[in-house]
Amino acid sequence: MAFPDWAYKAESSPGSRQIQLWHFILELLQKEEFHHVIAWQQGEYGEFVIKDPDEVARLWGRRKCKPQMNYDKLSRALRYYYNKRILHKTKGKRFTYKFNFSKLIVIHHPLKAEGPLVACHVQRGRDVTGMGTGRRGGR
DNA sequence: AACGGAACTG
DNA sequence: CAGTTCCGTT
Repeated sequence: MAFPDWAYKAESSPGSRQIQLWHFILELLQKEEFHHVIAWQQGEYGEFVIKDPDEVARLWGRRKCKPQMNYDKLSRALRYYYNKRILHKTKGKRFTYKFNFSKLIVIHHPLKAEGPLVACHVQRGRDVTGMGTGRRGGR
């Protein structure tokens, strides 16, 4: 599955902010060595399956120095993404979620979308990724 | 398993 | 602000 490069840039900025869960997920998805743990679902674009929930949680807990992490907690964090419109659940399919790429791409290319005024869509108070527009209010 | 409120953390 | 922890409910 081909994926926009910006999506994998989590670690490429060393002294930057803390790793975001959706970013971490993308990171695992990108690497072959984790394909038995989490992988893209063939067919639906952006849909992925967590084949080993405990392992994904363990890895996430490791990254965040949160040894008590488990799938129950991790999935709660994923559920918060529903409202932020980063992810949604694929109902019926176990451990299966789907990314909202259209949304993510709009946030990363606010002006490329259509015209000069479209940027307002992103800036109306809710930056779903926290990386798109960065600091506001400075002026 | 999946959901979502609520309190809490850095 | 982006989760983490806990937990009652479906």
